[in-house]
Amino acid sequence: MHLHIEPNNGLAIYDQIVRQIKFAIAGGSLREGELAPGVRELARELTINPNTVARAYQQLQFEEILETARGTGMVVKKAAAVRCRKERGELIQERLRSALLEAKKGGVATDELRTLLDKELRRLEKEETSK
Amino acid sequence: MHLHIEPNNGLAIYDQIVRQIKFAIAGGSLREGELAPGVRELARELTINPNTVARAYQQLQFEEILETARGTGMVVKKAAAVRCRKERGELIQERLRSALLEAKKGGVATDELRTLLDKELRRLEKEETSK
Amino acid sequence: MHLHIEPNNGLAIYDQIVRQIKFAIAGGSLREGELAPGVRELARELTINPNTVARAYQQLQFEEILETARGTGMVVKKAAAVRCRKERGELIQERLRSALLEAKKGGVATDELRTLLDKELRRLEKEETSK
Amino acid sequence: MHLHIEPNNGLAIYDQIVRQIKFAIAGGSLREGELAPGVRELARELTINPNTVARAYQQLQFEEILETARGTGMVVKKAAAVRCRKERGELIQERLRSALLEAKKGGVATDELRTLLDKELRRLEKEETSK
DNA sequence: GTGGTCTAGACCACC
DNA sequence: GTGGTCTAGACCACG
Repeated sequence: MHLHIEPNNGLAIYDQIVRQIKFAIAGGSLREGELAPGVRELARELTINPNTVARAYQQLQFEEILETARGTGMVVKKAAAVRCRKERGELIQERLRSALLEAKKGGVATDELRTLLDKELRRLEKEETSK
Repeated sequence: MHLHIEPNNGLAIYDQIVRQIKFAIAGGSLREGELAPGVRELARELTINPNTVARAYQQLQFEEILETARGTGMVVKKAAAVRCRKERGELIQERLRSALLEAKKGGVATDELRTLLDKELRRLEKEETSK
Repeated sequence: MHLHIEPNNGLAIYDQIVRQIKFAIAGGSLREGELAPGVRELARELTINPNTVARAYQQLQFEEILETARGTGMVVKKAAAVRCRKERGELIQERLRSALLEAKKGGVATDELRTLLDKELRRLEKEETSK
Repeated sequence: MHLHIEPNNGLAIYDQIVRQIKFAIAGGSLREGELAPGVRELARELTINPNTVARAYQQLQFEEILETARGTGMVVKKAAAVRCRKERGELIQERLRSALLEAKKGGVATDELRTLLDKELRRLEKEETSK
């Protein structure tokens, strides 16, 4: 499991964590019953404040994705994977849709957008294979 | 010229205005030398506070896109269109890139993404033609 | 670091803050990497509204003099001191020049002006030493 | 009589007019009993709005420097010259003093200030003789 | 009518 | 605690 925070990408830091934890569960790199990364550990890794991580976990707990295991940390709840997989599609689609809508309203033609997207996708693919 | 604000899309309201004014200038629906919509008028139209619009205009003034004409309103500066066209590409690309990156890191395969994007683009096209 | 606001000296309050923060950085009483006075703290000290201070800081951020440190405050950016020293000269000169020009056009002879200025400078010196 | 407006020198336009009319009366280029320049005429000359000139004249009327002469315009009142001469010194001194104070508080040494002022005064003298 | 400035007070994200 | 954003409502200079 590897999280990556981008400051100023529009999403609040705690929200980026929430989303990425969900994605990790959806993708199977974090399984039901497993321990989520410790608050302090994750905070150090991402060089952010532990309170921010705690706030993200609190949100995940509220959404019944994680639950506290006394003295151990936060554990992925049963049936979380199904919900996360469903949500993943929605969250990603929603964000892409919002960006595309702005571009469209901003006067970029659909064909231009297609070209632009293709370029970005290729770049992402390259970065991936080169790693 | 028609602006549209989405609360909670991650961007601050004043920033959405800044971007959309730039897009309008880039797209030619707001031309150099023309008056931008009045502060109060735009605030009424978007049902937001005039101060929020004023803040957006203030930033556009600082970026030398608009200039104040005492007692008249905000006028689009000379040479603003060129800069806005350049910026439009950057702003849109940046946002799409960030969304695509998250999707990719979230475990969506490139092919899946392509399909998803295609669906969205088609939907946008339809909405456009149906209007 | 001690700021002093004069209402009705022609300059907007937020502008007086902007200038004086620049002067403080230029003069070394506020150093690169240090925290600027907090928004609420400064507002209380000057008995003005926090929003007015925030506006000044926002402009200083735009001019790359300060940068926000999340949850910490506003930090003086690297290389700010050099720029502030340069600007200090310009800002002060500009204002003096404008005042002198008016005096001259208003019919005060250069010699009279010289005497008047000398008197003022002496008075300023005295006030300083008496403190 | 020749007025000169500088936008953004800190003083409001109408205030610049008020001051310069007073200076003109103090200096004798506008005498008691004479007609002040017409509102429309002065507005055209300075390329500003007649309302702004009117506001300045209204202020001068309030201060009993000018009085309306039905159907003719605004006339310099009796005894205005004495008061204007007195005020001229105060107005100019006040403005210089404020600028010097800011410079001093901004950390400019008195000697530096002296040098700077001397340079400006010489420049003003030159401009005058070269005209 | 226009924008510019200021006040007052609120909620949010982050440390 | 910090700054960032938004609302509400006021007064001013200018056209």
